[in-house]
Amino acid sequence: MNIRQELAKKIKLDNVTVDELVQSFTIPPSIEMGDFALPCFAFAKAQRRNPNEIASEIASSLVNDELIERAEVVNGYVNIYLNKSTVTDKILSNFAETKELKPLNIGDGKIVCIDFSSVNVAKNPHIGHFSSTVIGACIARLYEKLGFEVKRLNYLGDYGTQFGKLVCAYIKWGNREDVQKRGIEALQELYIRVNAECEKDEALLQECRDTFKKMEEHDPFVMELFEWFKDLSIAEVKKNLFEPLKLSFDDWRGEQYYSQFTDDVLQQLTSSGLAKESQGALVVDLEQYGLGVAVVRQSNGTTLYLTRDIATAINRYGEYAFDVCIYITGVEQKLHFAQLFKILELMGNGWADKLLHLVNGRLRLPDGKLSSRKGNQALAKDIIAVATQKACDIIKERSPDKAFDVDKAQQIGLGALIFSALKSGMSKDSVFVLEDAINFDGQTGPYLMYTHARCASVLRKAPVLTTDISNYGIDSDASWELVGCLNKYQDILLEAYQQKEPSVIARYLIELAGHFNKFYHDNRILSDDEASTKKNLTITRFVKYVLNDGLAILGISSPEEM
RNA sequence: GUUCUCGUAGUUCAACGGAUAGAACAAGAGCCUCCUAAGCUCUAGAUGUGGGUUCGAUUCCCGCCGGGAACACCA
Repeated sequence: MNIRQELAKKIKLDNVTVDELVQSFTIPPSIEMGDFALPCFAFAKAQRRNPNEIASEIASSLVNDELIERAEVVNGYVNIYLNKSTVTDKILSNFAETKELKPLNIGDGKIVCIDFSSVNVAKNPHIGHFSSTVIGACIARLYEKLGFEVKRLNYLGDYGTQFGKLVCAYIKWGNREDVQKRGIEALQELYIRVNAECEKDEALLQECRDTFKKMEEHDPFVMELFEWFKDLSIAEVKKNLFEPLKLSFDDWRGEQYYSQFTDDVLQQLTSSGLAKESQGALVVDLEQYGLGVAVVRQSNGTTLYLTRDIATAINRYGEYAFDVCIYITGVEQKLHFAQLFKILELMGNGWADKLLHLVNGRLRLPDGKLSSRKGNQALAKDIIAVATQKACDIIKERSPDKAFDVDKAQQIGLGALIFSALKSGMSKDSVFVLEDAINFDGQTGPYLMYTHARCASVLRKAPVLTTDISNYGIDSDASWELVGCLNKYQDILLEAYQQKEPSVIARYLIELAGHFNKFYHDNRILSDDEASTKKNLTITRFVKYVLNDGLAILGISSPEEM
């Protein structure tokens, strides 16, 4: 039941639509001031009347209603007090009838490609990769929840001068046994070293560029080495990141794959006159759009990230015929994607407006930046291990006699890390504080998991009662806020979708769990009073359902026991 | 230099232009013979700075100070 909608329909005001009213409602700062409030200042201005006058008019039209207990006028606001008993009844019946909240189907099977995570060869994923992967995975699940058909694309970073550097470094300093033994770690060391030396040594840099050129020309020796590095990198990222997260992708094709189409792109850009020669390179001038100049072919003839992205987008559209294609990357790529989208549009691709770029803010460590090139990093696998260890310690301390379950410990540790990555706005820069990320108290993943387990525990102990739900007879204040919070779930999913913002869900679940824990503390759920027990169990069941559903979207498991 | 972003308790984060700026962690004080104390109460603590628009500004506009990012051959 959408209470705002219902309230708005009851209010008649000249030149104000129901939608505008729905938007206008606010929640009063304190529950004593009512459940909803309607500020009348804007209406007053339009009608050139006193806000209090309008508010009084509205308030007096709202009496004697099954939803509304009373309405008061305070300083230009109409404060609306709902009829707790009937409203609670309506909300719970609504839940009970559908057994669960009917998922909104706004996607209607539309195809959404989501390009996220984008593994890089020879880069051991750090906490920043973890974070952006978790965010992308969450957005993907949210779209699925809302009825979209989602394609998860991992656009492999497996092409470009940097890999010329890697191969060069291996030939110079690496050895087969070491790479076989230490895998991505050994590769990353080579990568860091070669980057450092290239900064001082122009000749080496040129050698690396030439090695990349050999890759573009499919030189067998170079390619065999590189394919090896690539397989090894993917295997390790899968094992260390995607398997713990239970995440899989529909498409792993990366830059190397799509590079076969760049000639066509360059051809099109040139023949259409979009791209012009400049200082030996081929560029698209986007100055008139405030997007600078975009290089699409370097003066040595090799292609760039942008060139490949153009080819990739065109091929993806051809293959998936997506209705929306979302790219999730760091903010530093803002200009890049603005250029990409504009070029695709200028090339005459009508579907360019289906592309959407979402950004992750930068993640900093308390004492500096994350950088895989400089080796200053908090590795995802290490942090997962630390979080898991902490969960192990706590479980052993809390229940020393029970059989120890390592998998559960990892789920709890991951729950903490995932929640910490999702709880604040994704586009804002943030600081990664390890102690906070692996904290299990307060606004954390384990708090939500614990609350879910607590619901489960109560329900296990519940007696079998008739499922007569015709009348709950609820009038207690204790459950009021909790039920109101439950009722918001669908709106929250919709808001998260509209804002493309996982933290909306994360914060909502904290609010819900908080209300439930208070409810649990203040009320005896299982009591001698059958009617009250029935009501409390109904509420508990729905809290458990919403927690489970919401946590699943975030990518966090919902344990029955903790 | 140009453009874009951000600045809120000791810390990490909230707040469609709305009422008394919310939480959590950390600090201090309480609550387990009672459905899981990974919980629940209570105390203390914040809008960088100067203007402007507005009935009303953390939010919008301008200046300043201070972070971060991008700005043609990296991805």
